[in-house]
Amino acid sequence: MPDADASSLLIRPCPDPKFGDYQCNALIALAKNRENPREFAVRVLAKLDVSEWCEKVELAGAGFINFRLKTSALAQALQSAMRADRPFIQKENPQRTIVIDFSSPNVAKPMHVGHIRSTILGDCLARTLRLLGHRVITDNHIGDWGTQFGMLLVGWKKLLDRNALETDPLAEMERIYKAVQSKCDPEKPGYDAATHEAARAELVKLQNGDAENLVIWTEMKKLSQKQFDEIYSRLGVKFDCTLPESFYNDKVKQVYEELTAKGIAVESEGALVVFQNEPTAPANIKGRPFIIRKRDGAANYASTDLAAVLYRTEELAKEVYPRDDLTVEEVLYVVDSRQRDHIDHLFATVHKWFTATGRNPPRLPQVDFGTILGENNRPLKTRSGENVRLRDLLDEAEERALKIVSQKNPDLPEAQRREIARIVGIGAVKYADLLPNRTSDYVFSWDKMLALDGNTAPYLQYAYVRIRSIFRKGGETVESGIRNAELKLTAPEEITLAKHLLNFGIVLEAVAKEYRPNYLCNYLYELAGNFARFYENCPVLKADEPQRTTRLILCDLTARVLKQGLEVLGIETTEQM
RNA sequence: GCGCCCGUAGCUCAGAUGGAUAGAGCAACUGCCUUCUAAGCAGUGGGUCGCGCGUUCGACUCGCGCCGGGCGCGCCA
Repeated sequence: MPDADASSLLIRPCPDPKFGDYQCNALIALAKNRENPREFAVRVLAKLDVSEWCEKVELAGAGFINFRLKTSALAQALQSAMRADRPFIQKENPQRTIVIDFSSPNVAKPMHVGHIRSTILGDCLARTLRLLGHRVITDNHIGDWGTQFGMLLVGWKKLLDRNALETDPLAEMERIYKAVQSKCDPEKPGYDAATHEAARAELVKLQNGDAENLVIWTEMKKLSQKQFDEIYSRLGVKFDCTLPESFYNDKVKQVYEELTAKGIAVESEGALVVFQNEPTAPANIKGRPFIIRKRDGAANYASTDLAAVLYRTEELAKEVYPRDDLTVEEVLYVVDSRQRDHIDHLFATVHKWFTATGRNPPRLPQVDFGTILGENNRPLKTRSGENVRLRDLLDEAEERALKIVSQKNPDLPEAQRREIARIVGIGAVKYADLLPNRTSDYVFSWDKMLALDGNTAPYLQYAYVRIRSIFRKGGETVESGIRNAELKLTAPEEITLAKHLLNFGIVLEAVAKEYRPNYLCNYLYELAGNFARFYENCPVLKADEPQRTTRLILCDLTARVLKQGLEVLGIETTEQM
């Protein structure tokens, strides 16, 4: 069948173990309109020899081919995993260079729940892609430029309370911003034309390099960065670079010039805009303007995003990796789904622009995500209607976790309980965020994320703890001879667990392909479940050889996959809890 | 008005190129701790996958049309 698409011949895990371990259902589609799918499958099977790995291959239903692993092959796979640094994972080929744009908080504003999904998702994807062997550059595109600074400067000069700035700089900056902002909206009752004009004037001065305003601006940035660093450190999130909007101040001019010269951007109502009028343009942006320079000549986020695409594809890789031959062909935007139109505009414009100037347009996938809702199904807010601050949220997570740990394990010293509470609390918040399909909204619930049962971070961490406890009790180390031992898998719980371990790499690849960490969450939950059943039914330390060693190996591999999997999710593990 | 996303068990959610009898957790009920951490395990009940039509050997998944909800649409990011 020479015209068949070989890449469609996927073999993947069976949906239900009663059919087998792996299945291939592509033959049904391939046989279509040529011959009976079952007869075709019979002919294929006649030429297929997988007897080294599989039991007798079964043909079922309309033409499904079901494979069942031989226990000996399974044992062999586990043995080689025991000797691997990263069991069950294969590096992807070819190795790509990928920029990830995520988190992007604003200067002078406290980080709040609105930033958490981008931060956690982006970090998780960076970890996943790196583990699979790709070169990843994480970039925090901080909002440190734009209209809000006019108002902030007015507030700083007229309303600033130095003592308040000392104790809680973000709260104070937010206060003065809100105070001025409320007077700058002509639609609102408190509108004050003089303040509005003053804000505009301060903004112009800042943009023109006024020394005093630059000093204040720099101070605001410094205070904000301190806050960002504190949050990122608690979350264990790191960036390769932090190139804020202002970094592109001197780079937007080139964007205007090139897009105008190529006739891609045109003047409209005083602004510089790009239209997508081609019949093939996506419906959501067709005929709508993408404003890349405001009427007053100032840049907006479209300007800096365009400049950033150019910089990231042409300069960034050289800066981060000391070599010249890397091409960035992909920039991931981890931003919420409401920015869909913006990203589509950006992509369409970049495509025209790069093509017209002889550059290769990069892929610009949007990793979009939904909103975090409160119990009332409205976007999550505090009782008084404010945004929930990330710092408060993380504090509460740790406090709640501490209560539970202290209740469950009161004998541990306090310092250790606090450390466990940190790991469990932060892990619970992250896991709750990564578990739902990212495109849907989810309801935030402390009780659910910290629950002692169900699909939660504590459940996975607990599975890890139980394994570590076995090794502690038995005084066993992995080095003590089991690394090269023969495995003898007999109990059904052993075999189910072992087979599940094998699929770790496949799941990571699915996560990387669709930018969907929830596949990994579900895999790890099933792994922990399989382990729990094994743990109930298969005593380890009291078993006789060769079962004892076999089970120790299963324990060790499960622990390593759990730890590695959680690490990819950005979640820490602990030895006791 | 145009566009995007969503609608699966009482509740919160999974469901990887369309694939086999649609799955978890919670909530309800029933068992299991002198035995490696019971933050666990085993079991029972619970569904016209919003509605209709179509494509297909096969549809929760794809197409069209309704109904219901969220969000976005010219100078915020």
